[in-house]
Amino acid sequence: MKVSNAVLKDTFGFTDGILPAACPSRTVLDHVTSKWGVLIIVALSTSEMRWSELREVVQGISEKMLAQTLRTLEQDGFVLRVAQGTIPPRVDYSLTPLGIELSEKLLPLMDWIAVNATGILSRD
Amino acid sequence: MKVSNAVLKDTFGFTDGILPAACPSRTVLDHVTSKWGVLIIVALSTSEMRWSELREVVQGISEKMLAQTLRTLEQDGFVLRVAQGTIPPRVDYSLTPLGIELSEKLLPLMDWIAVNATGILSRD
DNA sequence: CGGTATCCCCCTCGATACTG
DNA sequence: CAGTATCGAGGGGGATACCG
Repeated sequence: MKVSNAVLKDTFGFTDGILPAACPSRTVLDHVTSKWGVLIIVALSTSEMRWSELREVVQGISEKMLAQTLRTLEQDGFVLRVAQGTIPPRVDYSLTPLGIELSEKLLPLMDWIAVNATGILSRD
Repeated sequence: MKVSNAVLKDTFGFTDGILPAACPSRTVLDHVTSKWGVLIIVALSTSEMRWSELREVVQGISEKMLAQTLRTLEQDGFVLRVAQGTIPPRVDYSLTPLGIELSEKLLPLMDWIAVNATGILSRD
């Protein structure tokens, strides 16, 4: 974990606090760790998906939040939206190369949580 | 990324949706990706810290949220709180072994965000 | 099918004041 | 120093209705 700490200290400027209060990293972190951001990225990491598929796979998400989160992830360059000009409409969402990079950081975390979650919450 | 996907599908039951709506993983994910959770974990990953140090290092956090987030992380078993019985009071916070495991999943993500954040937000 | 638009509740979060 | 208590604003986010 040498590189990690090096980058952490150098880039975050740890002596000035972990992530200066108003810095781009905080904003990106907020986007990624928004209520639905991680789940959508992970969902798309398995395969490209249509709007209706995302709604099913990301259980519990409302149409509003699906749209809102997808827009943010799209603007950040993590997600690619491709509307086929067909009728009825069909729109495919997929991860960009940047999104794939991000998902590679997220998947180990999700794995670990999935494995440990029950044990974690079963304490008092 | 074989293991990752395997565990992802097996544990998350991807065919039933990514993380069933009401499952322990969702709760842990919410705790970890709460507004301040990641920042506190990362801060403590460098060294044990006192309350006042955390307030300085995690810039912008209020006392209320610091207390609240620390309690949650403590209950989840990520953070250890040790109150020295001294006067004036002194309380040390550190990561538990479980918290260290978690931080090892979080640090690569933070690194990546720190490196890429500016580029990400600089697009339209 | 793949979204917007609107309403509005609730819950997070910050600010302030107080305490052992 | 290390918190707790309380209040109140804001916006995240759900429900519903509507649209191309």
